[in-house]
Amino acid sequence: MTNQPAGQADVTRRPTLTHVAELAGVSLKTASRALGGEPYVSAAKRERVFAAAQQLGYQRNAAASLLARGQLFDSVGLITSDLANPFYPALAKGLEDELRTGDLLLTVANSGESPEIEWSLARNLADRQTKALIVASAMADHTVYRELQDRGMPVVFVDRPAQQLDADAVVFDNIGGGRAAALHLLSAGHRRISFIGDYDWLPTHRDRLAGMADALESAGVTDWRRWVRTGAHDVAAARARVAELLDAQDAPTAFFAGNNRALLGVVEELIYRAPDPLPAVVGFDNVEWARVLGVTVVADDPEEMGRQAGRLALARLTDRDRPTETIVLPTTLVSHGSGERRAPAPA
Amino acid sequence: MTNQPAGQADVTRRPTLTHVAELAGVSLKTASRALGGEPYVSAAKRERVFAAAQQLGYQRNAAASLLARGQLFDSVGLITSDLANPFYPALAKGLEDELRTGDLLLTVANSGESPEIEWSLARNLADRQTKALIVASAMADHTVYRELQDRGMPVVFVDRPAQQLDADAVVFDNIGGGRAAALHLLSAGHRRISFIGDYDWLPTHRDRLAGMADALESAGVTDWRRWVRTGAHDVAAARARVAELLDAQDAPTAFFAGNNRALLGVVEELIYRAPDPLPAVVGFDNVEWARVLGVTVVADDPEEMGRQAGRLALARLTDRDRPTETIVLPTTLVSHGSGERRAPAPA
DNA sequence: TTGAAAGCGCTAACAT
DNA sequence: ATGTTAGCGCTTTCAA
Repeated sequence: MTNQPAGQADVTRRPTLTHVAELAGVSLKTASRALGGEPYVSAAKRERVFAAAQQLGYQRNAAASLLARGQLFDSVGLITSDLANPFYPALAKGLEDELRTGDLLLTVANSGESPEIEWSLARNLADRQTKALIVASAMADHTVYRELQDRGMPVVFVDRPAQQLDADAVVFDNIGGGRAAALHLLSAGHRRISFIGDYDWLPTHRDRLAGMADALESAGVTDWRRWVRTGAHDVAAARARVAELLDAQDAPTAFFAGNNRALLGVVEELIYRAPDPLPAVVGFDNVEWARVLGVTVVADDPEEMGRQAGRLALARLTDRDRPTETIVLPTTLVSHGSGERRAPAPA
Repeated sequence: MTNQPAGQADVTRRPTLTHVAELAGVSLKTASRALGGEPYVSAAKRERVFAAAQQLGYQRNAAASLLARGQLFDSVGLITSDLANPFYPALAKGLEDELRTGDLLLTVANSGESPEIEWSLARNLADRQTKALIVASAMADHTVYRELQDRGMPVVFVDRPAQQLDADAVVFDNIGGGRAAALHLLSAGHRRISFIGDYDWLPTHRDRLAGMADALESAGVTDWRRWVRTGAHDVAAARARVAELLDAQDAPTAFFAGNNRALLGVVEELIYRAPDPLPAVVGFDNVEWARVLGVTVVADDPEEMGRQAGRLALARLTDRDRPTETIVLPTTLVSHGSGERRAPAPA
């Protein structure tokens, strides 16, 4: 037949509604009515139209349909740093559940924590007329998103709130979570408590650390900075930091891991080196293996975060002028053993 | 301003290219060229166009653009049973990586293991002219998918091959994996080996069981059926089955968990009941906590599965008539301790 | 119940 | 370098 350029679907030669109508011996509009499930088509003609469509392998051109109706695409975009981190699929699931009620689909994309990739994905999604954007952003300044908002695109920030921009957001009570973790460890007698945290610039990281610092200072522990380590965004980085701390003279007696990757790293290194006595451990994020491993965590609920984000996006789709809203979800300390290990008696 | 029906974006009143062109004092086509990044536009006019677009908050109508160019949407659909199962995000990530090379986005949807939901999602995605479909199917008969193939939609089945349909697929060597697990346990002296498997109708389940059965029979173990339990699609179901087996007279000395949920259930129940001696455990799927928990697994590579699926989809997009291809990915047994526990000496 | 005609907003082809 | 014209395939008037 015709020679198409490689990589391009043979779009132009697809059967159109006109072909279907011709084959069925009806007018264009009648075919449209039948296929669109509209009333006022005689049963006989409807059947002929369906048969013709079937025979031709007809598929409605969605672009033409949307254009004619003046509608946008029924899909919402989600940009995360890494879909392989179990936190995000849980969020995506909650979001998808919520979107289903509005008959919307979810398009996902990974930024790999790169602000440039994130922004190019955001523009890309906006250009396709995605109905709304949900972003777990890797950017430190979100003023650029203003452009998308101005074009009528609802943007909801999840996990990490927008900086220098007025926007909807859903976040966890990170300060409260950090404080709860520290109080828990303090009550088990610990004073040398290490924080193995994520990238410095992450607001989640900062808040968790701030919450912990506040609790420690209030308890009279003022030298906590000595055991703070950051940049533990993956398991290997976390392990390295734990190893370094354990090798030091005044090794911490307890670890607070600031995210699920850091927690895995802390636990792996502790199991690998098996120091005696074993330091206490509290993690952030509700990992599925917390119970089997007996790891105490400050549990959050990413699925709920996804649902709330979906709710906010849908709400703004209905009413563009509503005031922006920031939802703060609570965290809960769940004891599984590792966080209750007592500090060794002072020498 | 105008009253729009609730829930509908104000699409009709959005500025169009015509408005931008008018404001910039250029022709429609020049505005189109400038915004489309085409050459042959003077710097001065280009600037005026951009300024006008900015001022109006103009956003190109993707539907109109696609229609005019005779193109389809640049996105691929992925249907899985449950995005919260860590297996699927890993697959989605590999797939997204591969699609990025073709500048395609990924739209995800969950079927919740329901054939009806799966099919309605498949149709929905097809109606939107998604470029291709990747499906981890919950259906037992895939002849309906023929309809989508006939309409030129590439469909790639992942993890679970198509039944009664000729289609591209990427699967694991489940038989080999099942055999490897059984051989490993046999070599540690076990004869009473339990299989905690997924739903009966799942081809993955069947193959893993078949591989195990083959190895056991070859080793002269013929009563393996007594310890086979199925339906362990979630953690709770797996735990219940393990509990029942442990309570019986001739409790198994080893467990082979047929999927990552079953594995978590087996491990949770064993830790909870702490039988002595502790049965050996081998799991299927490469869970992130295998190493810390010391759990021996038959590791698969869902990311690679995603990449290969993307490759197949892109290949069929380029050449609709290529013969269908089924890629079988290998599995590897990775020892972490739990699978090497010896069977107790016979009484 | 059916159909003809007019456009949705954009881009491609062809001028100029 | 710029503009004019004619559609893309569908849905929406409106008339029959």
